[in-house]
Amino acid sequence: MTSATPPDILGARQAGAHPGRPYDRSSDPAILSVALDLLADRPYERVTLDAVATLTGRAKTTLYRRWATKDELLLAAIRSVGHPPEAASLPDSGSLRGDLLAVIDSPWLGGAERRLAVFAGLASAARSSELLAQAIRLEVADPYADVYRRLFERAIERGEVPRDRRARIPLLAEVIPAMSDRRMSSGTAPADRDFFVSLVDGIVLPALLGVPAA
Amino acid sequence: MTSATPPDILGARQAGAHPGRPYDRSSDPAILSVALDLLADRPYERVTLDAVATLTGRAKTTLYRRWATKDELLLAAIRSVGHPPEAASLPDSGSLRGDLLAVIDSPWLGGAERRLAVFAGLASAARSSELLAQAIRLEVADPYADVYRRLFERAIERGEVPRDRRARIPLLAEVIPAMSDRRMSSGTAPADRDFFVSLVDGIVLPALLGVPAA
DNA sequence: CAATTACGCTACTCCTCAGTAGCGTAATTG
DNA sequence: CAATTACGCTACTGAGGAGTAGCGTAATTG
Repeated sequence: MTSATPPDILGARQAGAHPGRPYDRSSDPAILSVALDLLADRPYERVTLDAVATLTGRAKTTLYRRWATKDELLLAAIRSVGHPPEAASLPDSGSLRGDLLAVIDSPWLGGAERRLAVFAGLASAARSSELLAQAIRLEVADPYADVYRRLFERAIERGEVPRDRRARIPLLAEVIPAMSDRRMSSGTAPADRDFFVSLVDGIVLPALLGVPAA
Repeated sequence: MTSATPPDILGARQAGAHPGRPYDRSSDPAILSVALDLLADRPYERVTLDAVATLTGRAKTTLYRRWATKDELLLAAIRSVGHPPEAASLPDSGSLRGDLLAVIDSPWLGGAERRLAVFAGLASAARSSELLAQAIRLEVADPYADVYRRLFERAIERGEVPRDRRARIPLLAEVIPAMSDRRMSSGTAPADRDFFVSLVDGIVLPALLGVPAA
């Protein structure tokens, strides 16, 4: 072992009661945030630790003292995303539409613009590494879609949506993320608020309230 | 100029009336097809011309005699996809549902499985090269979504769908491709026929026939 | 204070991959 | 036949990027 501090559960190193200069953990969040920004901006293969080092003002060797490989650092960045605050307490505006827009307008991860870019980048990065793909799915994509799923379920419980639409929910919970990622990646039109409003009013809500399943 | 044969409009070299051994064009389609398979299988950065050469039984130098750069070969591969046969003559099964499923079940590009993999790979590759992104959008993604769009338009013309749903069509035409790409990339569940049937019956048709826009 | 360990820095190794050079051979034209 | 040009092959150059070594310095503990 080169380092005296053992690896951490969270992917970084554990602080211990050692003599000697301690790890400067204060910059870890900034490092992981920059890693996310890079994943949002360019494909996995062109995210370099040199770039992370430069943008954070740390030395590349310092990054490698904290994370053993590029994948471990990116994995930690993915885990740092965490769950959306809406998962802890579902928005409750009084209508399903208002709730959906509350999730869309959430300030989480720096606001809609950055969040959408990060999500699209992660979806693309999932094709480059099976390891990262699992983490992205289990720790980011699935929990996020789950918020939409729970909003739909609750709308049924409240009688806002007929019960026989329940079978549509699993697929419907993916529609907003799927359309958002496509918009972000195709570079044709911006994924702005109007886009999401049209999506909610023109697709999601009609699909829930539309004719019963065949 | 190293080669005596000038570049082609289609991205390869023009056959001319030269003395000497002529280009063997018979393997061009196989080369572009393998390039597409590789783009379907791995990210752009890990598609190597060495792999194309090995898998096609050609020498890498031969590939470079035909296409000047990796991007030109991939561009030619993208252009070789062409338009879906359904764009030339829309399926007409008698119902919108049957028409949508006809597009989904199309044998185009080797059948649904390969076609979906290729589309998902191209969508991801679009993030790696702005040049390729334009070609993918203009020559593959947009024409494909246009088939769905025209089916929806025709269903309105025929009275199968109320006229006031027309505004939903542009977004709705992206739903099937978007959901398909997400399924293929997330690696969670297969994008099999059941998936598309659920998508059509549970999302697309209800979204078209659902309550009028707010 | 001494010992210890992290930091930034420079420089390095190793590997992959785009693209090229040169050669001997195969397939054409005239 | 000679001339020409594509082919496969091997070998190479050059760039980029993961990961490491070693040094001088900074920040801790005791």
